[in-house]
Amino acid sequence: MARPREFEMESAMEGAMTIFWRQGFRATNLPELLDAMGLTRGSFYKAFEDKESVYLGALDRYDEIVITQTLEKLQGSDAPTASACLEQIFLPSATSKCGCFICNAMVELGPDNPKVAAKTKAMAARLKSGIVRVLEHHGIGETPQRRDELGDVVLHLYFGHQAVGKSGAADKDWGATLKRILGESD
Amino acid sequence: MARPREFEMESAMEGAMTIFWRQGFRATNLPELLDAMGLTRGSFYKAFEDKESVYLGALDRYDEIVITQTLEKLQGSDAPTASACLEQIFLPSATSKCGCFICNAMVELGPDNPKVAAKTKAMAARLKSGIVRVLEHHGIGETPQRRDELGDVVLHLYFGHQAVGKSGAADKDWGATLKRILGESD
DNA sequence: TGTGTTAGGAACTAATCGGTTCCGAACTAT
DNA sequence: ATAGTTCGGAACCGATTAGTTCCTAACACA
Repeated sequence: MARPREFEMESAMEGAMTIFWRQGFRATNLPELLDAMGLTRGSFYKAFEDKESVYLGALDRYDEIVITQTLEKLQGSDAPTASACLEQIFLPSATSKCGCFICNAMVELGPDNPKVAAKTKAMAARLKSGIVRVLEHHGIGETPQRRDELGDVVLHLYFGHQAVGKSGAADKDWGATLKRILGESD
Repeated sequence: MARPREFEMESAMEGAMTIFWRQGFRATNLPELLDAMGLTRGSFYKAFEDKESVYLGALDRYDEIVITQTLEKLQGSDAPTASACLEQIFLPSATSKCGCFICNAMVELGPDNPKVAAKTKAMAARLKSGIVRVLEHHGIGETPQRRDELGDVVLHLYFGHQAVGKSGAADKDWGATLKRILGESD
């Protein structure tokens, strides 16, 4: 029964996600964050607690949007092999200079912020389970333990790839490598 | 022909390396940096240009000290297999909460600071060549291309492992996994 | 021993940080 | 229409940021 807010909560959170993803927490100051979210200080502190809580919310949005899309892409893929399917998440087009928000958050705030540490661990686990599901679907790995192990390998390879990509490393072709690691050839 | 400096340049740079390694560039403010280096503002700005140049110097020290030690450990190891040798750099004792300074720097400053990007890429290349040498020594990989590829796998696995470790992930045993990836069994 | 140079440290500076306060305008509900 | 509520925005706040200035004391060299 009062004046309704003028900004869209969802698009504001997506703006926050984008800027925190690209720049990190500390490197993003309030004016930049406000600009990315499309609102002013007043509206910001009316609607949110502080910068950190928005960062945590941005991680949630990343989980809901980017990770979910990634899982759907993996699950819905009609690639003939597991490596061809998983290769998608290693493609330069899917990588950019922003890296992976999960990995970025782990590195920047993991040791100091328990909430970030817990959230990123959960998100990584979700991503891993999606990878393992791909392996199952293509009949890779004899046992659940083996599939879990290969899932860890692909996940950690992915994080390493994203981290290195932030320094603009060469676009390595991971397709053939994944193929060998998963034992699809050779 | 004047008063000599009282502090040890080497120990000061090691202090800088330690704090930047643990906390990153932005999260380390000047008082903390000065404390870690054991000197005051006056001495600091007499001897160094600014915070960034000390950070770059800290990366160099990391290359000279930590990476060199790592390469020596890998080269001087009498482990019976390549996986047993390489497993050393994945051990929890070698991991800590600081992660890998190379990986941390890539993630925090890689996209924004060309000097950091170039330095970290060179350091990563040095580390990778050490890994490849281990593979050669143990006769892993049929061709140089194949060894190079496996070196990339181990390197990226290492970075991913270090990144995840900063959020306090479980201490996965990489020994058995490395063994399988390198084709030493199964 | 005297002179020139520089290290070390305290005090200072301008800019920026995240966060708060306050007020007018806009909207809902009656 | 009007009363009540809350949004959006400008101005403001103390704390903290990296970096500078200046003075004193310590040292090397002649």
